Amino acid sequence: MPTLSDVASAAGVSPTTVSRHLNNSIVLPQATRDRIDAAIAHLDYRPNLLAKRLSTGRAEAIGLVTPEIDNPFFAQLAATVEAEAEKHGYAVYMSSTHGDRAREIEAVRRMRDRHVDGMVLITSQPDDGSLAKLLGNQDKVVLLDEDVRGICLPSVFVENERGAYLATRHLIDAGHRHIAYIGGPPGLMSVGERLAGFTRAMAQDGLTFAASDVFLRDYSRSFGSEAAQQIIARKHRPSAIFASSDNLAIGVLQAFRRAGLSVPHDMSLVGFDDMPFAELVNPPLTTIRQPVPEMGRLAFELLLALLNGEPVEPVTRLPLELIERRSVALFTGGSSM
Amino acid sequence: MPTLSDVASAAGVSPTTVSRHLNNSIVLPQATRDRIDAAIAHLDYRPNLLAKRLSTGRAEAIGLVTPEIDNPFFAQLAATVEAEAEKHGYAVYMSSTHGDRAREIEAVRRMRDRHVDGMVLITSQPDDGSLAKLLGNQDKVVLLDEDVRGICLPSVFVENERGAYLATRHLIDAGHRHIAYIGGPPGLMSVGERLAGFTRAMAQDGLTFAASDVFLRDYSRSFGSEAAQQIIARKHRPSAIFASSDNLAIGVLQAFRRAGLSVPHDMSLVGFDDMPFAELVNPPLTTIRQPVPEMGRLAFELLLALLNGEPVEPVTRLPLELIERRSVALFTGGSSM
DNA sequence: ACGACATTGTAAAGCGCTTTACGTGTCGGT
DNA sequence: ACCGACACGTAAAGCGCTTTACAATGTCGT
Repeated sequence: MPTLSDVASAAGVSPTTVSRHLNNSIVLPQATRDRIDAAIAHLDYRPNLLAKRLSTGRAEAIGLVTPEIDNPFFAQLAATVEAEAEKHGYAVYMSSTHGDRAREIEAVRRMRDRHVDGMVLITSQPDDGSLAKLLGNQDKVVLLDEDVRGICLPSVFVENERGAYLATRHLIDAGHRHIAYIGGPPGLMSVGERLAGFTRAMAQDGLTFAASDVFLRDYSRSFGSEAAQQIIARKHRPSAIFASSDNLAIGVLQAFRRAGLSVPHDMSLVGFDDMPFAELVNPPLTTIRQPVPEMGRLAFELLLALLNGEPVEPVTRLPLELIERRSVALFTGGSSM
Repeated sequence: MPTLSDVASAAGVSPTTVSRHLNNSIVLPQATRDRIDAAIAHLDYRPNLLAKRLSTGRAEAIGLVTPEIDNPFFAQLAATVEAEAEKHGYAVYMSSTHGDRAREIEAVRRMRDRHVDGMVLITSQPDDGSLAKLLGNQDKVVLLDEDVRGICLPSVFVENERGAYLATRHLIDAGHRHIAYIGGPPGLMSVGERLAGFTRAMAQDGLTFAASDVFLRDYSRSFGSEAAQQIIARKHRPSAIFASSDNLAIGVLQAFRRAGLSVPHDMSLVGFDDMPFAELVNPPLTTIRQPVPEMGRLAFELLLALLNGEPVEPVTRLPLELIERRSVALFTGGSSM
């Protein structure tokens, strides 16, 4: 492998000159420039990134920490972050945590190890303080989608409260008065906010709900099914469910199908996320759309600003939108069934 | 940031000693070891990976090149590769090419730049020779899912021919005699092999198909829809379609739904891949399951062997399996409609 | 008690690049 | 003719680690 020095001697100049020419930090007379370029081409020289990085102290890479990359929502986010990063010459180092705190911590550590220059972090569970502590000293991190309590980092979130309000409002407007809520792990920002939006919409119409009508554990499909089964088993069922993730909603759908019940005939349902499969299921799912590409793009943009030492908006909230499909029916019954 | 030397002087030994201790390349008396460990803990020392890499010449990272990470099939593959890599201390750099040859090439280049020690490559289009040329000198690459013609690299493929045979056989066994085939870009290994399996199954029963019954362009949802529309427009329709990717199949499904036609009543359909949404759509899709976790795991395993200079199986073919769901109906009509 | 041999440690030379601190040489102005 | 400025270029000191070559110390057999 040819080195910078090889190029330099082939071109009859010093290594410094070649380096500066390569980094555009000097203007050389045409003749010199040509000689260097010819030498580079002739030797098929490629700079050793490892050396460059040690020298500059920059990895020219960012970390992307996601709960799980095989979840379409995160995969889409990852795709846009990666596309943006590539555009700006940054490599992206991926890490799926699978909801494992230790892996989140490990990923942050890697940043300290100079593995990456900065990172965008999507956490997936309430922090017990250890993440916050670790992140406290970091300034090259942007939070995406979920917050880490107790620290203040540039963040890109969505208007969870308003999204949930919209979803609930939609159900109420369709005549539903007894509505169940299924959500993620208590303690997570989005969970609290979405529940707040649900509550506000209900309260606005003077509607109430029992503690037994809200199911909180995680955003998974399987929990959606479990909650739905409990609902199905009741004599006095709500007429609608707001599942605050599409995965949850899919789980609900499956449970109802297995029980021989129909959505939206026997139960109206709205989801949250608008994952790619939301329009594919049966019935197509009415849901709240998250502006995924925008979220990813913005997150990287913020990180880039951070890396360049530019000032950065502390937290930005992206708007949400209701996508009406076919999982909600008008409720005409006098009371819940 | 404390350096190795800082630790060394804090512990009263030389940097070499610390380095060797850290790399387990020396056995130290307990007392020395304790002093060093204490110094490390006290200074909160973390080795600078950039320096380590330059010194050892190894990046301790692998590249993962996929067509697009937001496709669930590749996302799942990526997830398993990443999980394996992490287990063995390798970081993974992601690169989505979006079917862009230039990006594939760029990714391979990065490897030469010592960005990564090796890579697993999933190509997505027939090579014009440029990729093969670049890859010719590389020996730390394993091919996954798709082949690059003209070079010989360790590879993990599936039994495409047999999978397609199984799918077609299933349709024939259900009584279908006029079957259309939709596939990816001509020239891609999987496309040729799957078409061969289709042809073999048809031939075995003395069935024939017209050139107008095979649609080849790409594996996308939109092409599935387009092909389906053409089929729908015909007076003389086949009674079944074998769509050689689930995306294609979904596209077909959507086109039929839009046309007010029903699968499987008006048209039987089998897909290929068994993506996560295959069982979610309406009707649940009968399809050929690819052993995704196994593919990813094996690909990384091969790469690891390569990196360790161990001998490696040239190409391994993983078996496929038919997953029966509800998109295929018995054909009872005397002839195609 | 003496050399041989582990054992425990050190000094110093890279890895390939960037970058700071300096030469040269050429030119214009006085 | 001399000074300073500018254009072009170089030497050399790192970046923080690994690793090779050696040195000091103690242990053992004889």
